Amino acid sequence: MGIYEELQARGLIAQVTDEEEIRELINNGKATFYIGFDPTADSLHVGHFMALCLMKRLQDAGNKPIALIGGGTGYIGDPSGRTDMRSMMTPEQIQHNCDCFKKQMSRFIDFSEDKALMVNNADWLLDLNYIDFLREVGPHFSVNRMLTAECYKQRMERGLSFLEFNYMIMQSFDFYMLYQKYGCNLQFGGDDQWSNMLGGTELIRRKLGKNACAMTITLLLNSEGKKMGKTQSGAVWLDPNKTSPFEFYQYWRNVADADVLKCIRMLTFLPLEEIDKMDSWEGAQLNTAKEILAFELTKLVHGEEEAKKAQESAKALFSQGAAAEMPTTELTEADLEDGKIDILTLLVKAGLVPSKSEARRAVQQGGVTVDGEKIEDIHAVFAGEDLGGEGRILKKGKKNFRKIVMK
RNA sequence: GGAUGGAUUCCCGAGUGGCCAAAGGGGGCAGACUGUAAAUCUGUUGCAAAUUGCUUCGGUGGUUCGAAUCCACCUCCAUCCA
Repeated sequence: MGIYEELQARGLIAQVTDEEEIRELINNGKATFYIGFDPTADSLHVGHFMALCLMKRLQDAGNKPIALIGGGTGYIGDPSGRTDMRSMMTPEQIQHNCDCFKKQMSRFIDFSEDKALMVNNADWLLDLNYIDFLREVGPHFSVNRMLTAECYKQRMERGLSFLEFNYMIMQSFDFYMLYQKYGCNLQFGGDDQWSNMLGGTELIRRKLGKNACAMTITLLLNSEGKKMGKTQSGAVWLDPNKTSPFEFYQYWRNVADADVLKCIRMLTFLPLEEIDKMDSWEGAQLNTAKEILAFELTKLVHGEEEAKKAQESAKALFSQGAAAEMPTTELTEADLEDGKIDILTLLVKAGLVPSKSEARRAVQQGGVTVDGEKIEDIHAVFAGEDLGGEGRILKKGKKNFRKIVMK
């Protein structure tokens, strides 16, 4: 089975320009492909993770990846799949984000000995001369065609600025440049990138008379059709300082039944035969599948040791209500008043609730326990010395734990 | 540049002088049920020193005993016309 067939079996392939040609390229390690990453935040998230996995899979199959960081396109902002305009980022922000991306990517992709490249499109986009550029690529884009592109449809109703309208042209130009500079003959991207990517293959064909291919990766949607990797408080990040390994593990541990197998197939590196066996699992057995999913992904992103810690903590926490490794809040004398602290303040300090009002509600509704004992009085007070030693387990709801210790 | 319609709490969306911390829905949180799932039911959802006080309806001023609501100016958005 070639890599193309494997990707297909994992459900990763959404759309391709030319199936035969792409199969031929990547199965034989003849592809030099690129995936673009826009530096919209200071950490990669789960969506990027899929792309990184794909790069790794293809690299293992002998193909050469180019990670393109959108230091230049970041100045414009991709309108695809957005209903509103992105806020403009300052050059400093963009640079900072690019640096963070670089660091994280090196963990997944082997950049040694020229096995992979990392380039920044700021290198060629920022110095473009408007008139020259227009004359060079402008004639090859039909506004009529662009307007019918799926990625602009939504925005046609809400309003689309000229700035964002140009994003597609910039991305097409990237592909064109990479083709010339590095012989890049294949572009990958999320399925929402399809029209932008076609712009690139088209430009290469028109300018150079050469054939380049494009392929999109299925977007990871949950059974409700929403993008996965998002929580109410934002994205699930790969940076352990933004999303701790434990939280990361828990995110996957908690996916819906309907989504487990899809996630395992698309995101993990487990052999397909093994995954096929899980296909017949149902009911409570799926819980095991969720554990596997959570463990495998945490291992990929944070390493085996962190994954084990997260798994053990989770198990201990949910069966016994305590664990060695768990999110901990350290209190100092300064957090106490007269050597004591009340339950509402404690909940806020532990970061389990954003305000005292919410802490009050949680207690009144019977959602707060300390060492397994339900707290019913909103005026409950704890003395500093009681919090010493092993610390105490503060719990809000079923899944929010925090260990409280005195420094 | 002109005409018209808009901007309300996390989101959608009611409210057109006091009874408004603001209907309803979505989402979130908590409880029950469960498998750390889904579905369902219940409660809750601005902040705090909490039968009270404070801050909020795009911004700034004004009218009024009292303004999300009326007036003026400004900002932004949409649609049509140039």
